[in-house]
Amino acid sequence: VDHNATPTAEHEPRWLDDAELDAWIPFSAMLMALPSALDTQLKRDADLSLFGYMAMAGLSEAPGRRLAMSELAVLANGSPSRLSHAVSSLERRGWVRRSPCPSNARITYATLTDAGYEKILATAPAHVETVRRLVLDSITPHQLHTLGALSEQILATLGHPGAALWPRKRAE
Amino acid sequence: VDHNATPTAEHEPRWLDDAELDAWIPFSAMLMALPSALDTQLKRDADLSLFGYMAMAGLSEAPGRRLAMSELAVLANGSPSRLSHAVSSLERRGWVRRSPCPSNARITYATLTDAGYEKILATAPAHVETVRRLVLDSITPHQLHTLGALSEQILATLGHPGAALWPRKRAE
DNA sequence: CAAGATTGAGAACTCAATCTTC
DNA sequence: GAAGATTGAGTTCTCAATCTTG
Repeated sequence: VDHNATPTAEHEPRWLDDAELDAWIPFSAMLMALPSALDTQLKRDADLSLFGYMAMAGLSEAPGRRLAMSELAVLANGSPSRLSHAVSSLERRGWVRRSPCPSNARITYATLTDAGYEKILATAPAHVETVRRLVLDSITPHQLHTLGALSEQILATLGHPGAALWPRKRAE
Repeated sequence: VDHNATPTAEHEPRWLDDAELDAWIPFSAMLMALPSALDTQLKRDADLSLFGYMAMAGLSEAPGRRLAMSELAVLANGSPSRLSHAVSSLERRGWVRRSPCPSNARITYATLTDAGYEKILATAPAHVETVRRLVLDSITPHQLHTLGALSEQILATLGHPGAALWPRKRAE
């Protein structure tokens, strides 16, 4: 209802207190540093962005190694536009192929090629080791569980759509 | 010592087990989604990137609102190159000014201008509210403390340099 | 030569606009 | 008209190369 608003229409915000700052500062630092550390490893060892990796990993576990672009975008935690650009790059390099859906022409499928599957198989081990080294080895299993639960709480308020995916141990 | 290595020189990696996956998947999803949510708010409301905001916020609390580029880069969690590009953009818009250090010509100072200080004052409230809404309101104070402690553990193994900063409540 | 900082090229991301199909 | 997807313009980020000073 905004009676007596200040000239700039801002109410005094609820600033963070000292305890909140003590937690938020390291948390936000980790938020900036960790994704870029994962990205760096993938770029260096596999010439792949973290987002491109997640998209390909998502396809590798989908039935027929194929998903609609819109589904894949949710799975990889990105916008349709971002995914479209990323898939174009992967397609140029022969790892993904686009094809129309026969029953619904609005839908475009992205399919992982054989070369793409080989690429993910070759890339996953070093990436998983990096995740272990940078995160899992730093904390106990119980702490990891806590971290997962907290993340789910936060994701819920972000209005997060679906769960992501991850390269599980594969049958040989 | 790598005897009997496979042709590709890869040892079978320690894949994530189910419990690890259950935690890692939401955690990594949050890792991707949260920074971009913060970025979106700042871009929309203040035409400022999260990184640019952190740099300006860092300067706003420094003595004389001035820091060496190298110090600011650490504070804002970015590379020297990234900071240099970002400061160029902030400089073009009149919020930051560069100046040489008189006593050591290798060092460049970045100083927040008066306009830049006004900009941060105007921008901080909505950003802090967003942080509250997206993160702090989702979890209890105790959980927040836990999250901060876990983040510090993880940052330590990342070889993280210094702590970041945050806009504390200001004297009027 | 190492530290501090910048630059330019190339790649990636965002946003708004667009196109097609249901 | 809305869903699914793409495009292009503009901006930002990364990486390697460079320049200057201690």
